[in-house]
Amino acid sequence: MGYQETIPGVVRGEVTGTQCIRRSFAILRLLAGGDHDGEKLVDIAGALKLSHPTTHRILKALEQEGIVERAGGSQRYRLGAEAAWLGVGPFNRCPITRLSAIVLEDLAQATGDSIFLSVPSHNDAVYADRRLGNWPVQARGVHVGARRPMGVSVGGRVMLAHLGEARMKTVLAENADRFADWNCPMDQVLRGIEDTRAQGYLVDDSLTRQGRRAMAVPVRDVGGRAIGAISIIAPTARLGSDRVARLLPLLREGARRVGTALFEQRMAS
Amino acid sequence: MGYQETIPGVVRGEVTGTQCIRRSFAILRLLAGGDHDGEKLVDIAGALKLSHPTTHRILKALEQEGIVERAGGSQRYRLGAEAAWLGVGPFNRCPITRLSAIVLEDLAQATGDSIFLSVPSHNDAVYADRRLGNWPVQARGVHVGARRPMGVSVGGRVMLAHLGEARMKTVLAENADRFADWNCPMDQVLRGIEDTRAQGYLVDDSLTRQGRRAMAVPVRDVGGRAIGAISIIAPTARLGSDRVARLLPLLREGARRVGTALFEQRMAS
DNA sequence: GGAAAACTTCCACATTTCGGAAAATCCGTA
DNA sequence: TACGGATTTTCCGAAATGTGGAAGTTTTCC
Repeated sequence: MGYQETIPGVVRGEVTGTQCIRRSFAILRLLAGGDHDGEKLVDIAGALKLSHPTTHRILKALEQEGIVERAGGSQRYRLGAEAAWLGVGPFNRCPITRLSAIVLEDLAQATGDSIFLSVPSHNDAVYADRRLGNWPVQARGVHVGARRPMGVSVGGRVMLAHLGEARMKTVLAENADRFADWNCPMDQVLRGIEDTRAQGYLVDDSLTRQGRRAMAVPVRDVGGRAIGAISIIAPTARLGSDRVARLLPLLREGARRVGTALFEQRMAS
Repeated sequence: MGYQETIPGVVRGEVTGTQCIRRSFAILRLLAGGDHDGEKLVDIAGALKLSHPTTHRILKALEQEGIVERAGGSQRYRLGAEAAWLGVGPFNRCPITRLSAIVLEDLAQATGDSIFLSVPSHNDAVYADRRLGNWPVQARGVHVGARRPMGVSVGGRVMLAHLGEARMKTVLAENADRFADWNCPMDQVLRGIEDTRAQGYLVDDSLTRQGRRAMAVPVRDVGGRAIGAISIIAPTARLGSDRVARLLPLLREGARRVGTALFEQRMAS
């Protein structure tokens, strides 16, 4: 017996005696990544390699805490209102979203397309904020709080490229299996990372949405490490190489503003 | 050995095999209630009647998950960025805050004072949203995401009054000890609940802030049960009985709008 | 600079959690 | 509406995970 978390080549945190806390939050991150309809118990258990009774017991406890709720009548689990109330404090305190709000707004205004801020969370890229442009085709389907395995979205690849070699390798190793679910070939991810390192930004067709193309630049802290990414999503035709060239300075300036503001904020507190 | 959660007269949830999940979230709620400087380990352990090593182990695990972080350099724990990323999805989906945003804005404009939306979370009242009025004295100290044991704030008392007899008793029993920390006498709470039931609203001096008075009305769902409260906080002089009478219809109308909108939203989905 | 308070590690122990198997329930399909 | 496979839930024996006393280490506050 005894489920042992064994990730090849990865030394997981050294804390022991907290198996079920790790499992609980793995479940919560999984649910955060799913859509609003929720996830079935078998799928959760399958994805995390947990037994059904264990998954069930944890979900029931989380439901009792209000952190997890059942979509509609029953049977499908998703994050609940308590998650919102626990998170709203940190969210409002969190510098990056507060500082990026204006920048995203400006970019959405200037470009007319949808602008996203992604941040890394464990092995995922989370969409931390979003501004829809006024161009008729909008990215309404991608909600704030949604997640992708880091590397699937252009924002994720850009962050991977600036995360440090060791961390990048770890994340890629741990995400390798998950990429398949997003029909995202590993070599496309690797190519994206290399491109980003070469040019400082990345443009690629969307994997999740046919006919869309996305472009991302890193938001970097003082040490040059990525703490996020700003991306723009638009119909493929609207992201030809000419427009990309025109957008690049805009996005870069935005990312720089966020990074600098963050630094100044840090200094102040 | 073996810590047993024993609350007199209260049958806690029947889920077993999840002790440390309950403990984890008890800690998280405690941290959510604290201020931005964070809480010391001993205080957390003391408040929740946990041993130091256990508290330490759980906090370390939560820190590794990024749900908890250390304020400044070290030693004081508070909620971390991951809590924000897990919560931002549910928050944006959550109907009540979306629907109340406009209402709070209107009320803040109309009154010039600070308007709060509280919602119940376990035994706490959480400030789910806030609008500062343009009157020079503002309630900047009370942040969104902050918590009070339900009954301490006027919003909490108003919610208690409309929570159903059984639930109210439970919450009062479980909060009895905590009231002392807010120098909030139990009979003042009880009186507040009775007043609310008699008049449908509550006015009382602030317990947390000298020279402030607050007024609250319940936000009720179709069945009449409280799902939140809208409250206004102002210098005592600005909440005399004449102005209270003038404000009452405004607040009630606001609460009604939120309640109705919520109902319609439920119907639609 | 010293003492008290707080944090962290260690370890033997048993409570809490685990998961296989089976029963109950749900849901898609006809 | 009734059937059958899929999914959820309960049960329970087993042991791994998590527990807390005691002791060592670091931090904080005089």
